Amino acid sequence: MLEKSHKHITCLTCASRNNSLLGSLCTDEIDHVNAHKSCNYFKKHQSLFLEGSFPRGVFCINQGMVKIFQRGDEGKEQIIHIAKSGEMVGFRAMFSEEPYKVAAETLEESNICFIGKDDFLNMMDSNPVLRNGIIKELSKELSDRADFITNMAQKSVRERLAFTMILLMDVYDPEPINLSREDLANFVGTATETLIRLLKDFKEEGIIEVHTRKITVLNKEKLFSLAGK
Amino acid sequence: MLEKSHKHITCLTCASRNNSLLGSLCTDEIDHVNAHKSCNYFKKHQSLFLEGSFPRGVFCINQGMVKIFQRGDEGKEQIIHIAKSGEMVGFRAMFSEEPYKVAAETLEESNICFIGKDDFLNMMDSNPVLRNGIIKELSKELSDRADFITNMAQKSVRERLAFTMILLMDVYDPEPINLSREDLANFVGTATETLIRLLKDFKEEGIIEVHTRKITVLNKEKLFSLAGK
DNA sequence: TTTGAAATATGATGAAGGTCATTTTTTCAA
DNA sequence: TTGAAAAAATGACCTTCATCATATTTCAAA
Repeated sequence: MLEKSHKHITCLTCASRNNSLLGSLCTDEIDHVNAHKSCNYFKKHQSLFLEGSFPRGVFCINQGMVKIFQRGDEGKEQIIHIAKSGEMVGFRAMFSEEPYKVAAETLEESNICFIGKDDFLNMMDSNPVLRNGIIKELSKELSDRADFITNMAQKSVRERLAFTMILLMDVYDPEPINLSREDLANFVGTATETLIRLLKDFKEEGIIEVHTRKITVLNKEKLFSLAGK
Repeated sequence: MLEKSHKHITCLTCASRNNSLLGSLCTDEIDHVNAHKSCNYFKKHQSLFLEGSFPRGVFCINQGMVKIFQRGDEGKEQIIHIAKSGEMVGFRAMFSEEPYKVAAETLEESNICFIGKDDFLNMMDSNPVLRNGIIKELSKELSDRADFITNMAQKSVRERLAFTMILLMDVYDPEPINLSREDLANFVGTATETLIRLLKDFKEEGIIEVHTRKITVLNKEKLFSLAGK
């Protein structure tokens, strides 16, 4: 159980910061962020931002899990990304100066800090390491999304599920994957019923082990060969 | 017919530059680019770079059309983007310092200039307008790709074709769309046969007009309503 | 601990679209 | 201009997966 008060989390000792985009900041800069950011406790299924709203800053996940998704025409969600501790969300649309085309919502209770747009942009102007880190990150994500598109277009649901599970294993490591069947289906891009049937297959084939929601991968090798990578 | 010699194209008078990312450069900077770039004539179906190779700079399309694509497991191409005059290609992987995950190939004969990696990165360091333009561009593309993924996951081939045609109308404007059936299918993410059948339907419904390869949209409204946007 | 609601699971069915085989048309080089 | 190769088109068939209906399990609040 996380601390539910709005206690300030100090960036300087934030365990998630080192492997994050803000890992490059010097002590002065960290102090500045620390003084200007706000910290919030989010319940499970709480929204960080909605499609159509305008970005006012960036969210920095200290502890927790956030899904980034789009709602299609019939309201069905397509999950684009799942962000975990140390990741920053919400800055992409901030740069493009357009309203969000995706929404963000916690998957579990989380501690998430918020850095205002101006503060963040100023930091980027004055800190080339941060700036280049962001550019690199954006580029990497572009290439991940190209893979995502190609998978969607050319692979069967079964193959996509294998691919998605490999991805989720890393996200949840060392814990078992813990997502609702619906979210999982919305990540793979299929109907919930189809996903459930495939999970059953995987279970029967000894690839995974399931305890209610929690999915443990038993045979990573097989998953890789199924995903075709 | 384009000029086939490797004649130097001067950036200063390049008609494609104004609405490109390099539109922000001052005269000095343009002179510098102009002095350090190389210009090349590309035949139809000529490769700019391959999946797996390392980026050595950026390509700037003076005149022509380039497809950006990935090859799936069975060799089937998935087209991710079609770039036209004024666009720059090949810089995404340059920032992420990873090998290309996509390949680029001309769709028609083209004049394309090349700016080396170091020259380009130096310009980015010293020119905030260029830099921000690039960041903005990367962010926009990320959001386009999120749409692309959601479309792939949730829409029928018919709906995706409508969506793709709207996109291609802008790319080819004011000319008719001029892509092989196979490329079109590989953009929509379907089998060539399925695509051909759907084109026939669209033709019969009066949405498009076809002269061999060339497709003219007659009823843009209908396309929009089909695409569900 | 009970109870109702939400999540998960299973079955039956049909449509969308992929694959393979074959024909027709277009393109391009000799 | 013609002939061969590539591209486009059509047909037949069959697999994958979405949808709808319903049953069962899990969870959380009273």
